Amino acid sequence: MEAKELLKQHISKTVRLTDEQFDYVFSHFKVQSYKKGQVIVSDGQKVDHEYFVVSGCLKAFYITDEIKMYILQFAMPTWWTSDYGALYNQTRATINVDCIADAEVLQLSNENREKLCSELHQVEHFFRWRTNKGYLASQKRLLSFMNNDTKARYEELLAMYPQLYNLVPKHLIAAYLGVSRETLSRLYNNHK
Amino acid sequence: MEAKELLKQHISKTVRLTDEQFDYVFSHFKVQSYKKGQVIVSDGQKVDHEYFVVSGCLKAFYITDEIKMYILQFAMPTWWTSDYGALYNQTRATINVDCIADAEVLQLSNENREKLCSELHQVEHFFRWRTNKGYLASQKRLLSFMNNDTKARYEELLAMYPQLYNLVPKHLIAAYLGVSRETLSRLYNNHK
DNA sequence: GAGCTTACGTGACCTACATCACATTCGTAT
DNA sequence: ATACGAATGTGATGTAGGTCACGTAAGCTC
Repeated sequence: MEAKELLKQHISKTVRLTDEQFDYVFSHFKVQSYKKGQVIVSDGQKVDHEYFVVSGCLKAFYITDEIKMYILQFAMPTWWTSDYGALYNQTRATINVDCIADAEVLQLSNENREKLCSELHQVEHFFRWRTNKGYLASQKRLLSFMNNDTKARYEELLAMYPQLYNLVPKHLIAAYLGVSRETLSRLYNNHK
Repeated sequence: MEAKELLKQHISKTVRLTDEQFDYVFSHFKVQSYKKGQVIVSDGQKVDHEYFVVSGCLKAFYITDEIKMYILQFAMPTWWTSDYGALYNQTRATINVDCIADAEVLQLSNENREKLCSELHQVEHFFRWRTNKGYLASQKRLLSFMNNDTKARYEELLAMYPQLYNLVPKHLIAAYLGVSRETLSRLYNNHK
């Protein structure tokens, strides 16, 4: 599906916009393509945009001590991603975003989002709901973290995104689950 | 400080409202008092309100298998709490909220929030930002969970809310950190 | 004040997972 | 096809934290 149409359908699930309104909104986005491995948001840099994924897959992740990586989010089509802390507070990025599989995205600048939100009440409403869904997803993941063991979380993840199994290297799945790649490997090769 | 004044200051940090507008907004809230131990949102019940804490302390928590409890949030003054999943999606509660220390709260119904949001653009803006802050806090906690050991998370929590140390029984702190009360006990009694 | 419940401390033991080390397989560029 | 780096499998070993068990102290309730 075309980028514009995908965004239109996505937004229309939350708010009603006329075609003219949507065209106006869409004019504030910019289509962008990334190759596998390309860096989109980089630790320590300024962050000016958020990204709506049209195709492919991105990851948002945090690096500790230059050594360990924790994945906050695999961004699949119709998901939004960025370093929202840096974006909203106009600080330097602490989160990285890069491209796992060749991707097409729609980028929206912080400035344009706030402009659209103030010009169109429905757009503000849309972003409130989108953020709310993100909040709920994050809360759910936190609970799953406290409550379930690694195996259960692994199965939960694959049940939710079966595509990940083939799309994403296993060590990245481990980094999402918050365990070492060795543990994950033993887990599904079932060495009891 | 009086409830009304506290809410006014809280909102004014994000958006400007005239006195008339604020009075109108405030007229949709209801002052409510709870005693220590009182249940506010209960697993399996309908959820119609969210709560702005004026004084005291609430906790939002999840129960597994009727046995284990995980605390999602200690709600201190100027914090909002509820089962937002159930509230926004109009489903039954899966989260509980109760009162840790005698509390005064302002309750706002889901209906009134949506009404205010659609009537006053600034109110919608306020709630978008509030939710965004919650999202960022949740993401930060998730990272801390993956990254830090129990001791570091314990110290992080107390650094952020020193009041908790005296206000809240230790086993609830443990339930927030996601460890057993025994582990927490050994931790700060420093049995190496 | 007696009795009960809730909070907390601490020892013994067990388990899930981390870490390190090394082998093997896969993917991509030449 | 060859070659090299990245991804993955797997063994050995260490450790944080869970679970169970029991004991003490501190609040409530009658």
